[in-house]
Amino acid sequence: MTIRSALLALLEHKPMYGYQLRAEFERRTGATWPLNVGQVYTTLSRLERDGLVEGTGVDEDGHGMYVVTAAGREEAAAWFTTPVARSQPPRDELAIKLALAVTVPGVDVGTVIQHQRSATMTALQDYTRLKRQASSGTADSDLAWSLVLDSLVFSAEAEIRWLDHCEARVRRAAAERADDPVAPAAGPSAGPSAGNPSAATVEEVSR
Amino acid sequence: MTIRSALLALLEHKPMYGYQLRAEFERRTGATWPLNVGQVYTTLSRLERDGLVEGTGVDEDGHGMYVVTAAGREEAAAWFTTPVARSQPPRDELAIKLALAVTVPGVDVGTVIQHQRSATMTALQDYTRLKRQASSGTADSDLAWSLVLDSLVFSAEAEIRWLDHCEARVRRAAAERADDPVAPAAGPSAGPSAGNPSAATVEEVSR
DNA sequence: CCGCGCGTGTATACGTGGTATACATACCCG
DNA sequence: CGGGTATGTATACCACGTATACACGCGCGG
Repeated sequence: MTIRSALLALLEHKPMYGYQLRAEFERRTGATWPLNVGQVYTTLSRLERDGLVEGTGVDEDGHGMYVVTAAGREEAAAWFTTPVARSQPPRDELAIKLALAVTVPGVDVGTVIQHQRSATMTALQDYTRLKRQASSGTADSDLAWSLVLDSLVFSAEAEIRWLDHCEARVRRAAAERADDPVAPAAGPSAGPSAGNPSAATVEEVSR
Repeated sequence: MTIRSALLALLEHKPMYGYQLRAEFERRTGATWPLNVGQVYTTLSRLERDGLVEGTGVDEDGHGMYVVTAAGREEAAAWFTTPVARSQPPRDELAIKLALAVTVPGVDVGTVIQHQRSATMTALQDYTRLKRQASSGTADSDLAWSLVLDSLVFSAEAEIRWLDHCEARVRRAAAERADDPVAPAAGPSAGPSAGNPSAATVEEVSR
């Protein structure tokens, strides 16, 4: 319920109308997670249904304004103090992909890792490029957007470290299997510790 | 479309029925992202609708079996080779929360950070505890599940580093504002790296 | 023996997230 | 004056996630 809570928090600051909420959200987070306008309106009506905000007619310009209720203020405060649950983390597509890549035969894990690695590297470069032009002002929103950017950088770096780690472990697992006494050694398999460092295919890893 | 692709990849391995798919998915990823059974069936029908899998009646035990089609095999291969798009990363609830915390008045950012930090630390301890009992066998699925676990560890560590980084930057920003009549006074006074034991390698990250 | 819990297995409903799009107004500019 | 663009509201539609209904088989104790 990320969007829901975020809109609630923004409304706690001051009453707003739909379009304005979207603008404020994006101003604080950069264009990192573009928020679709439609979602704002549907979420607002759900918030009103649940008694967390209240639509107070239209203002002088004809905008449908919303104010947060007491219950809403309470829930917003709870959102800020309650840490996000790491016990059930959001699905990580990359982790799932690699987990399947090492278990499903016929997939070249090394290639998957390298493709992802270079993609993440370019993203990282984009972030650092953005950072130069983002750290100009001293406004709150600049600080927030800069922190969000840092978050992206940190997680991208972690992802690269993890990919390297995976490559090493996959290679090691392949090696263990190769000189496993009972291993059928289907073909010389070009020696996992041979020239190409990224040549660990599933044929070597699994089965 | 994570689930969709994952199921497709599993079916590429061998034909299966719904419940079995869920079991295979969880065996490879541990219980990290428990996959709801219902989702399997709805996803399977969507896959069939799109011509990527084909339901081949029931087997001798009455299970509704599914096989992947040529188009499905193609899409699965594409999924493995195409890196996950970092250009539009999934919404990060924590990053959003902090970005709003520093921009909405009346929120104690320090408290938010500390709560999250301790929550992430406990999660990290849980992971390392799990790791000991997970690295026993040598089967494919053990390697996969172990890699997934490593992914969680890496990202939790990154999160903690980021939180420390945020704390330092927020403190610095507050200090600048405090002794900032007009000109940026020289001394950062309190010193951002006061007593923090986990002093993140903030590198040349920002400012 | 029979009911009961439990694991296995399939299917559907419902709320939310996310995206596209329809629709309306205002304002600038050629 | 007519069209493009920015602002603003609203709705439709699909995908995801969870809960739940429903059915079957099997072991176990009263």
